[in-house]
Amino acid sequence: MRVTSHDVAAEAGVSQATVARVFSSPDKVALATQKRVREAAAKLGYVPNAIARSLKSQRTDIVGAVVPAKSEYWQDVLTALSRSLAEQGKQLLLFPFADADHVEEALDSVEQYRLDGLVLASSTIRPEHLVRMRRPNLRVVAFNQPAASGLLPLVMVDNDAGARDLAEHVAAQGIRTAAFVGTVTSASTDQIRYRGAASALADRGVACPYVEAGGFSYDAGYKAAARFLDGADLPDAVMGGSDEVALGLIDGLRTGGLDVPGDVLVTGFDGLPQASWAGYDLTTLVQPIEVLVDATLAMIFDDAWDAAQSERIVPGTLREGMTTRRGNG
Amino acid sequence: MRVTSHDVAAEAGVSQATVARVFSSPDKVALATQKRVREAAAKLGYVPNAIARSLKSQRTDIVGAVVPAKSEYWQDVLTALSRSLAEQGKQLLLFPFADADHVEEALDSVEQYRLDGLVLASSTIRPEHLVRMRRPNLRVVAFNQPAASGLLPLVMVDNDAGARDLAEHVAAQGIRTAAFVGTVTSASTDQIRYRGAASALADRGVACPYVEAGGFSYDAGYKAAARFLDGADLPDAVMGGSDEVALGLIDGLRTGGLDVPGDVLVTGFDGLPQASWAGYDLTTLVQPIEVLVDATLAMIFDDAWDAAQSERIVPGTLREGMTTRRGNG
DNA sequence: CTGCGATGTGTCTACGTAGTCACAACGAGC
DNA sequence: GCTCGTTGTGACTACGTAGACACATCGCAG
Repeated sequence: MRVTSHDVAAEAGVSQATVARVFSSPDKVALATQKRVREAAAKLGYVPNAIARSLKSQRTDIVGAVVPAKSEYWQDVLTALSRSLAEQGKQLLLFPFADADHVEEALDSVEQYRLDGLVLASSTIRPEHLVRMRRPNLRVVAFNQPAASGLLPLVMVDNDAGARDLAEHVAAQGIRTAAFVGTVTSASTDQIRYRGAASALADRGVACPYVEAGGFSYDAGYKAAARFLDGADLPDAVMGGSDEVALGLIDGLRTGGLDVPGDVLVTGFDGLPQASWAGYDLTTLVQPIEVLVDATLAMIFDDAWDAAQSERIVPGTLREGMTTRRGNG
Repeated sequence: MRVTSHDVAAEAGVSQATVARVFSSPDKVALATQKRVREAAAKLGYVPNAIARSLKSQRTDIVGAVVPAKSEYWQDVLTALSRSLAEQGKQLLLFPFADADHVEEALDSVEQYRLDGLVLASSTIRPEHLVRMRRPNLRVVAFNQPAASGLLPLVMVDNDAGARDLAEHVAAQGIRTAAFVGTVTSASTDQIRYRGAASALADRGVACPYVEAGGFSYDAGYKAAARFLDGADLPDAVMGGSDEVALGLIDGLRTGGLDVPGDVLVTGFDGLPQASWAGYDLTTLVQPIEVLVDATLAMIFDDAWDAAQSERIVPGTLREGMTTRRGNG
């Protein structure tokens, strides 16, 4: 049998409303009364019921996150999200999805819970679905999802500029040929990153064909490396569409007998912790995840919520690792 | 303005109770009535309010997880947890904590939300705190936390047997000296794993001193490798207390000019995805995370909840990687 | 010494749902 | 043709809280 504010009220000799005030707006209660109520609460082991509070106040203090079930990158984002929310006394409710077709189911769950906000994190949701996700009474923010531009409030790293930075960096190493190994073609981040890189390389006279790894994972990158192992086709640099793919590429190339960076330069994108591991020391574009996350939450909790057009694009940072260092191999 | 079951009732020409029944116990409503109600609900865009349902039914369909904010291993566990819950139409609410001192704050939040259950995932919580976490009306299960044995319901991999398996495997490679690089001494998993490994090695005449890395991370392992780089002290095998530490160890040793496995064998523990990466191919003990997670949830949702003594210990699987393969280097 | 704002507290109600109870309608058994 | 059990539905209420409102008390200015 749960202890309620009524029980505490009886114990402290005040009304239930006063108990509620002590825990939600203490400045409206005299200090002496507060003390009495808190003592009674402690004695009885009273804990306010967030469910009931949410029902009354129409706020849950919970933010949802729709994320792919398996991904290093998103796990990092989630960690940052939940930490930042915890600091504000809010919680994170997870809605993982196996594939893009199940995103809408997740959104239905979201509506049931009347969340304060929702972070939509996936680069593979189709635009027609994005539009349907603008729902009244729900603050949805797209996270690192260029396709959402103009359709939903959006926070993302500057994929285009980042890709150009990486491209210019490898170009400066004096390469003559390159290839871009993307994740999956339908991912909107993939498209922007490729265009940015290809365009910057083209400016310097370097062609950069696109190769699809077919996934966002290490395995996809590892398998994609096979394409470059027949010798003739090997470009001077391979740019991975994500760090996970790039790390797989490196291992795939090395397993195939090639030296990175001796025979071929490799770059990634995201700035995962693993990219900094000494075994890889990958050149990549580091996303300022804390900044992105804070911007996302600020958007959700901003009083002047404008579901229409807010957009925040944050620059990333080039991290120069040894995978693009020529002349050591 | 939200659409409620009352609105749907008016639209369908039935009572609110009937609408509620259609969505929670449809078998009690005539099919014709159901159809009418569902059409009305669809027309108005009605979505049941989980908050109100929770308040009435005293069930939230939400399970909480108290986990360390930063850790590869726990991220894998969370992924499995949330996926398994989603299949049952339940959700996962995250309570990350930066350090062990903040666990109790998380638990206070938990109580506010009246969760159906709580997964307590951290090997660094002190026993005296564990006891305090047995609260009425809350189903707490400790996950991979040997120290909770006898204090809380517990699900974990067989750390002792796993450590012995690993130790016997490296011993079979004909080593003469070994060292165990644990995470932090206070972690209960660390203690069991070390004792298991040391005891199995001792049976074969191999001494195995304990070294503390001082953390659960790659970085901790990387730094710990320095201890073995002055040459004289190098054992034939180094056993990491976790995969993260082991991967750091490998890179630290290699950066120091040593060959793994040529100069020194390395083992891990956990079976992280990264351990299988070709750049490492680490010998480790793979935890059957799906099995552990399913056992945990089964415990939480078991009708016959016995807060006292349920305990489930699941065997892990030895994965033989190249980091313990002698004679290739 | 009176009136008025500020402060603190109590009463009452609504948030949206689901369970209890009552009851109407209906078919089956004697 | 009456009773009885079954099925389907409606009325009512409680879950635990917080906000609206009313009102009592107090200090202070006129």
